[in-house]
Amino acid sequence: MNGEVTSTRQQRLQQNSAGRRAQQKLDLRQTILGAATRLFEQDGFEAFSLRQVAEAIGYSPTSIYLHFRDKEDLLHHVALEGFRTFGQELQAASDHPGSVWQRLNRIGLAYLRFGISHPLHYRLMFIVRGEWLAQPTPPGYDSVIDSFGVLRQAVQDGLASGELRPGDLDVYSAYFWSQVHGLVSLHLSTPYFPAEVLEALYRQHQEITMLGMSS
Amino acid sequence: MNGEVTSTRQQRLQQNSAGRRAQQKLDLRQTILGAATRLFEQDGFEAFSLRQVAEAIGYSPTSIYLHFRDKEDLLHHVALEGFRTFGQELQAASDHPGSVWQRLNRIGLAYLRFGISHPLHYRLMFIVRGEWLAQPTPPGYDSVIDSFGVLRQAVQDGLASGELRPGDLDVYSAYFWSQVHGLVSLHLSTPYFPAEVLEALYRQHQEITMLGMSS
DNA sequence: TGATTTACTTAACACTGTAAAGTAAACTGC
DNA sequence: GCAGTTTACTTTACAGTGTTAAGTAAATCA
Repeated sequence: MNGEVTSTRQQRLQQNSAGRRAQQKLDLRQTILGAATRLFEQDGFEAFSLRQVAEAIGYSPTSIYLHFRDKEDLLHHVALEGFRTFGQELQAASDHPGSVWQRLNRIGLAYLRFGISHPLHYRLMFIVRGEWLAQPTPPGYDSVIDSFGVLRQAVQDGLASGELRPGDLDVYSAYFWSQVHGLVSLHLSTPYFPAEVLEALYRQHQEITMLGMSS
Repeated sequence: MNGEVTSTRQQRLQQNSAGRRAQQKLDLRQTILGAATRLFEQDGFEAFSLRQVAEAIGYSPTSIYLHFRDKEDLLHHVALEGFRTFGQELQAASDHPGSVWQRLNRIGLAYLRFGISHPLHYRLMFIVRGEWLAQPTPPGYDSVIDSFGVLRQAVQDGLASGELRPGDLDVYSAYFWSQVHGLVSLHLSTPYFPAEVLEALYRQHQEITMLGMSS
């Protein structure tokens, strides 16, 4: 065998080996992220600890730092997984056919239900670390749907079709967001908005909104 | 001097002494609460530490436990001071003469401004420890105004006078609360609702509400 | 086969809340 | 005025926490 072929073989081996190692590294990263998500959803933000994550996967605490910058970075990625499903659910709600008001109601309802069924994620994403909303998307999460964009688009369509009284696009969008966020966060933070009444409350709010915002 | 008088004197001395000591104990309690409030307003919830409070007043960390059950209890009392001024400001806003809509707008504006000017207190009171809202009032804080009652009363007046379209008192009250809370908490938690635009946003929301809720 | 890189662990530091034990002064009854 | 008790505090200690620096053993490379 000549040098050329041998070199190619070696290079292939090297590449395979390097690829395998890179894959293993990604695997561990995913293992950490999975365990972190599980523990976070189980114990919540305040009880979340790196040492417990390490314990759960059988690695030393410091090995997490080889895959995530720090605790904050790891939690950020836990939140990003939440944003992915959140964006998908909002998009799905918006994709149904129907009038703009039907779309807006469905989007709001999907928002509400996400908050109710993922309370700890919702708190992390929108309350305790809401500043992440404005942070640039980290690599690997480019596919995450711009949730606010989904709402904004529905509002824009409503303004264009005349179903919504003429007004500022962003003010209207902010209105819808703060309306559902108000309900969800009072539900999550206080004992006065239990899940059972939240959807009924939301429908009443939407009724008032339709009366006040329709043209 | 007979036994009677002597005994009375001793009793007086004892009482004075006991009173002085009780006063000193109260003084230290107030000193702790003051330092805790200062540090909390300076560093926020997550950075708040008992040891720093103790350091600030020149006592050992464990001496705080002679006056408060634990860190949580101390923070609860920090929050209660917030509820006191919050209730007063809401009551003052409600006490102005004018139509029910004027009252409601003023109450909402007072709520908004409290959130903007006391961000850390607001977070503690309504977000990170919203469950305290439903807890029985601790001794010494009976005078704290029932803030939700102020709003509820205004709504009730509006229903009675016919200025508000007939509807459920508690649903309407929840509507107003969640509306302002939505704005304040998105302001406090995300970068998308800066203080400069919050009041303008609030006025737009109130306009829509008036259109949808007036009879 | 020897040198180097990689993926981890161990040890250590500076914090945290809190329980238990110790201490010195103030107060009490004789 | 003096012993005994209570009060108000401190010291010590424990079990956690996030994070940095140094050490190690295996895999890779020339």
